[in-house]
Amino acid sequence: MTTCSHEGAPSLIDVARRSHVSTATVSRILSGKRKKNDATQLAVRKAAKELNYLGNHAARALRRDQSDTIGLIVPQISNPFFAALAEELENVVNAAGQEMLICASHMEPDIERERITSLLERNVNGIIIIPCDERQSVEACRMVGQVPLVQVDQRVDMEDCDWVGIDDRQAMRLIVEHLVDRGAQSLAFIGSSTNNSSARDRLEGFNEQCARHRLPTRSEWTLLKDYSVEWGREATRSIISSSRRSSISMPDAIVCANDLIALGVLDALRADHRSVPGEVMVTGFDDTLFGQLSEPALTTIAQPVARIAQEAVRLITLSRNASPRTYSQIALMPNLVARDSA
Amino acid sequence: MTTCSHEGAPSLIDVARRSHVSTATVSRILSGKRKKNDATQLAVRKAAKELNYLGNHAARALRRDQSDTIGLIVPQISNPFFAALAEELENVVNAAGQEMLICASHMEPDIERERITSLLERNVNGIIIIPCDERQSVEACRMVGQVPLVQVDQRVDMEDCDWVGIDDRQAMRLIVEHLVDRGAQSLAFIGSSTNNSSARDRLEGFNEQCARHRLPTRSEWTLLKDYSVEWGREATRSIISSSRRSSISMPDAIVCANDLIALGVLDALRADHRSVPGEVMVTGFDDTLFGQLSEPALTTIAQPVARIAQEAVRLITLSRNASPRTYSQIALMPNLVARDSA
DNA sequence: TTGAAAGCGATACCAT
DNA sequence: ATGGTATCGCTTTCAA
Repeated sequence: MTTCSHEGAPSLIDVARRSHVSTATVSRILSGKRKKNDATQLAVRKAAKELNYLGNHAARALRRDQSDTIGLIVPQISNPFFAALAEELENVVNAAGQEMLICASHMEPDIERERITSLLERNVNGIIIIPCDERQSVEACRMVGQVPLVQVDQRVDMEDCDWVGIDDRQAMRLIVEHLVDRGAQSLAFIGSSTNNSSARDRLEGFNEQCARHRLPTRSEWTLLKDYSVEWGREATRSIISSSRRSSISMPDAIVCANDLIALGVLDALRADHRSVPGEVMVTGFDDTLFGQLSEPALTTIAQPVARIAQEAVRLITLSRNASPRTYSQIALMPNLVARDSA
Repeated sequence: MTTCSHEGAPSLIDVARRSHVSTATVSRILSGKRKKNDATQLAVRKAAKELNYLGNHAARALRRDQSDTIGLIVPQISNPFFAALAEELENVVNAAGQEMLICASHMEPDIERERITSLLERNVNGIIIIPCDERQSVEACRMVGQVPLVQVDQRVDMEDCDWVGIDDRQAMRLIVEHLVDRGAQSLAFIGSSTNNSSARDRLEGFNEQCARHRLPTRSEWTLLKDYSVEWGREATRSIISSSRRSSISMPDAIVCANDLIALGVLDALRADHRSVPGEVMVTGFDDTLFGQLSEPALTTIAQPVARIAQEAVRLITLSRNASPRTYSQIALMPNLVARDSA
């Protein structure tokens, strides 16, 4: 079907030859920079279709110094919250006529740096990143130079950088108030070590709220490691055994820094035959699908994922066009989703 | 710090000037096609580093007609099984010195086609696809022409196409035999409508095994729609109500075509106060993280995700070098993971 | 090993 | 609106 004298995919030249116009005209028509809708227009489109012309992204990108691509770097794809965010971002990015190149940093600042380099070589229009380490990711973020960078969810401490996420302290206020309303007098906190902003903000928010409500805190009840199910289990076992040893009672509630941790907590509590929320209340964070399915279903914080994605892409676009650059830190309001676990 | 007379990112020419050699030499050194490790070598590398030279992927891709990129198309990123697979694939692809461009087809053949076009324009070295529709994805898969394409997990009916996945019928044999061993006499099946190969193979495998063990089947007990939690709930409610209406008892076990469905089944059964596995056994498929956390934990089929990813990338590489092309259909053996739900 | 120079395919400038 | 053409940055052939 394709009538193309030489090897390989058809190029603009082939389309031009076939429709008896210049490559310039073909280029203008095919990229839509042209008003009139005449016979030439149709002839060119027809020829392109007949040849099965696709276009060569590399050539286009080289000439225009622009790639129609936005890079996304997440700590891991398999974390359900990151996956949900990635999916939303992909929607928004595609809707904006761009492609999304996705990379996982595997929580390693070194890999994160490599990925950023690779994205820069690919001339991406912007990079959306969930930085993996509050301190070590700074260097990586600085590398981008003029390329728009927006941090999402977590952030490193840089004033000259866009960020969009939620107000983690506010989220903690919602959670603690909910627990206090339901009669909790003593709260434990299981989170991630504070090498990223959300881990730190959630912990600090928690502590602020405990102070505000004059709730006793206990060092055995603040446990920090990572955002995993296994850590939730392990930390819970430690709370249980410390309550056994020291004959202090269990906390009324365990506040978790994300749903995965909370799922682990639920699992460990069940293994120890503790009823939730009867004996201990448990809260999660992120409102992932699986928090809805646990037994009992998790009371948690819903992040406005779609909004976050929109804002992130908007900021990228904005800083591509605006100069001098200004930076935004957008904190969206989270929502409490009250279910059965607290 | 960078000493570069003109605007924009430093190019090979800048590095060449600074190290007093030709661009050819710089190119050869920086891309490692050179044996000797002399002074020139070092000077060039030094200059590149000083200029913060990154390289221009578009130019490289244009010249070499090759992009060091592999495209991945999944139905949705947020499905935990696809996310796990994508993560493994990303590892393997990166280890092979390539980048992965990921797209979601959102289960829409139209979007799937668009994404393939876009990947082809980007000159990807290969496309790994989980086709979204057994029939409608064929056209999309045909579009790729000379570009290596490998189907993963699900497949469309094409003889001239690579595929790697698991033996779904074998998996069903493992499940049904396990259930029969545990005393099940009547089995229900909740799956996806058979517009994709795994849906069909799992259903057919199930039916074969029922026949082999002379288990009675019932049309009310074969329910097909999609791979979602909600469908699992809905189908279970339907099984329950049909058992009420017709005074036939419940099935001894409900076999689900994936973990999400099984999670929904568990939820609906719990809402109806049916004990699992006491009254009804339930099995999943895929061995996702969340099947391990349900109450009771899911008995399910584990797919060798890492192996699948390796094979997929191997096939891409293979068909890039081999000509004439030959095609492989690689069915790996699944494993049964027995937990508490059956 | 090295350098000069010819492209890869599309775009945009500059005439017409 | 159209066509001729220089150009983007890099790789690779060809001579030296």
